[in-house]
This record gives sequence, C-alpha cells and structure tokens, in this order.
Amino acid sequence: MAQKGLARDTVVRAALELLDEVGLEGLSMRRLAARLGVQNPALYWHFRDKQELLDEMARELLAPDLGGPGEGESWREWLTRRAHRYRRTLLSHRDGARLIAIGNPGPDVARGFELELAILTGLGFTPAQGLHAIAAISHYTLGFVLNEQAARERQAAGAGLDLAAYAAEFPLTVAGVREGGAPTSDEAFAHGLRLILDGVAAAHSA
Amino acid sequence: MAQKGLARDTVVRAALELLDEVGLEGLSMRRLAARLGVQNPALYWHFRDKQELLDEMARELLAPDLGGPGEGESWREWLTRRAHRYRRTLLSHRDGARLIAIGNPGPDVARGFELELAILTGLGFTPAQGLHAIAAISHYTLGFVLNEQAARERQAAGAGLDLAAYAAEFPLTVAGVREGGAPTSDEAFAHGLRLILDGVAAAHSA
DNA sequence: GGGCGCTGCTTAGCGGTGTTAAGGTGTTCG
DNA sequence: CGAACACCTTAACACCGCTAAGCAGCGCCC
Repeated sequence: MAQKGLARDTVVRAALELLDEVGLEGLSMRRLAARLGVQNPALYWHFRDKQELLDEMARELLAPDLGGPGEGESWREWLTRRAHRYRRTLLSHRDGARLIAIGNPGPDVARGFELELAILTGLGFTPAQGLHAIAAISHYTLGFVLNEQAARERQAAGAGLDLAAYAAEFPLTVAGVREGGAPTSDEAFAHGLRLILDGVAAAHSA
Repeated sequence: MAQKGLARDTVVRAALELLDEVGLEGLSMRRLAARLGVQNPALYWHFRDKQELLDEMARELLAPDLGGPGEGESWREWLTRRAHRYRRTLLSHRDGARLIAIGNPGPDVARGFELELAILTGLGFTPAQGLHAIAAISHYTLGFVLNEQAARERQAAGAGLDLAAYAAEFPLTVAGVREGGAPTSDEAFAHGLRLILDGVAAAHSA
C-alpha cells in the first residue's frame, strides 16, 4: 500500500536530515524533492510555501521538548534541565538555532508553554514571574547557541584561530575563556544560565 | 571630484537603508546596485561576496555601541544602559537582530569587548565573571529582539491575533503578559534583564 | 608624450532558486 | 460507468549570487 503518496511528516523529517547535510543555505525545495524521489513542485501540494515547511521543521524539532518537572525535582533543577535540553535540541541539527529563529513553531509550542507556566504558578510564581523566567532562559539559550553554531561553522570553514596572537591583542578575553570556558562550551552555557536562575530565585523568594 | 567611484562605506550605508525597505529576504545585490545607480557585478569589486557585505553591515550597525560607563555610573547602571542601547540598535533596522545573528562583526567589536572587560575587571570582576555577565546579557538581548522582530513582522503580515480566543486557550500566558508586558515591550525586556543583573550582582559580591 | 597598468565599471551569461500554471494518472465513490 | 479528488508531472517565469571578459579613464614612468 505504501501509504498514500508522501506523508507531510515524512517530508519534514527528510528536510531535517537534509539540513544536517547541506545546512540552511543549501536546503532547497529541489534538493529535498530529489531526496524524496519526486519533482520539486510536488512539495507545493503539501506545503503552501517554503516558509510553511520551515515552520513545520521548527515544530518537529521542538516537539519532544515539552513536559514538566520530574519526580521530586525543584523548580530550579527543572528549569536547569529544561535549558540544557533546549540547547541540546538546538545543537542536534546543523543551523538548528537559526532554524528556530526563522520558523514560527505554531500553537503546539504555545500550549506547552502554557503548561509550563501552570506548573510554575503552582510552585508559587506569579504568571508574570514565570513568564519572565522562561522567556529570559529561552532567549539566552537561543542567543548562546546561535553564537555557538556560528563559531563552529566559522571554524569548520577553516578560520583557524591563532590563539597566541589573539591572546596578545585580547588578553582579558582569553583569560576569561581559559577560566570560564569557551563560548561553545557546556561550562560557559551553565555559568550564564546560573546567573539567570540566581536572579529568578531572588525574585521568587522576595 | 565626486570621490573615487563608490566608497565601501557608501555601499554599506545604502545597504542598511535598503534593508529597512525590503527586509533581509529582499536585500539582493541587484537591488542594492540599482539603488546606487550601478550594475550589479560592480559590487563584487568592493566585496568578495554577499556575506562580506553582510558582515560589514553588522559591523557598521554595532560600531556606535562601543564605549564604557559614564561619569559616576555603577557597573549595574552601565550594563543596564548597555543592554538597552544594544536592543535599540538591533531594533533600529528591520531584521536587525537577524542581521547580527548572520553577520560576523569582525575584530573591531572584539576590541570593544576587550575594553568592556577591562572596565569590569577594574570594578572587581574576574575576567570570567565579566565574560559571563556580558555574554549572558548579549545573548539574552539578541534572543529577545529576534523574537520581538519576528512577532512584529508576523503582525505586520496581517496575522491579527484574536486576543479573546487566545485568552481562553492560554489564560496564564495572557495573564503574565497583562501583568508583565508584551513580549515586544520595553517592560518585558527590562524584567528579564533585571533577572540576569541580580544574578551578576550575587556572583560579584560573593 | 606615448605606452602601461591599475581602478572601477560594463555587458553577457551560468547554474541555481522559489513559485505558479496546466495537465495527467490513479483511486475512490456515487 | 463516470465524476471527483489526491497526488504528481512537465514547463516556464522572474529572480538570485556570482564569474568571465572587456572597456573607459586615470596616473606614472621611460
């Protein structure tokens, strides 16, 4: 039976695979169609335009990240885990952060967001406090990974950083990196995240 | 005398004007050339490729934002002002945040960064603390404005949000927005920023 | 002062892009 | 059996980034 033609979901998943191979710039409707064994206008039967495909890709990428705190987990542990998981998701595909920055993930994510807000208000946060906390963490994470992936692509493109010369011109920056982790490291991400969570804790207990 | 042909700077500024009119998607070498009264391959005499132009645009946009604290300004006041100024800069052009996310601003910005780090270490921060503080604020701001501009474009594109229906499905989200400001408001930005700075203050005094 | 070389632009064109129009094929249902 | 629909095709349009080749004007040097 082989399904009924191409399932929307199949296309989206193929697009995410293709993204890893060719990057966001190289992701074209024609290449995607070729990979699916189809002529390129066929895709316009399933998606109104490329943007709609990108939106679905964003939604598919973010879909597994919904869910509340685990057993006996404090709000801080939960938000920490949530941020790291979000970052890992963004890193799980080439140009993942830029995809999320461009794509409109739709109402599913809004629903998940509302759910998380419900949990936080249940833990003593006001809606505004919860909103600001999650927004700050999400924006920070997106910005961090955007920078992280840009740096990696630049490095992969052969921009071999001369660390010695760099240390001579930017001694403090290099010292900070040595002490606190490279701008593409888990450590640096965790440090910045801790700053936000400390602020959230202060607002929460106040 | 009329200069010597087209100055690099002139092209970059024209590109930023064009960006406001047509957005990042609509910014093409051909349109930019037309606006400058020139055929499009002429631009490739001044720039190796489009990416180099985008990089220069990012640099030009960020250039006025360098500089340390003012007279009698605490580090907190300075960093607050810096973040708001950064946001205002990103908002000052259509798709400004996406431009920064895509463009590599080059060594000038790195120099400004090193300078800011020097000021922070002079105020009792370790290099790593200063790095994390500035990085967290910058990433947060970029992520915030990215979302902010995406929301505005979506709204301008006629996606008229039915607030009543929205409030029915996402009551907590709407309550948070009412209390703490829309995700495109100065107020919401300031709230998130305060969270980070509270965290920075805690780390600094520890 | 005549040739040379460089600067800054031109015209022409290549391969690729998103998107639309029109048409065809197969299944399904009245 | 025929109509309707889902799904895909071929053809084409306008535009894109980018390269090759060449041409006008200028300064410099022998």
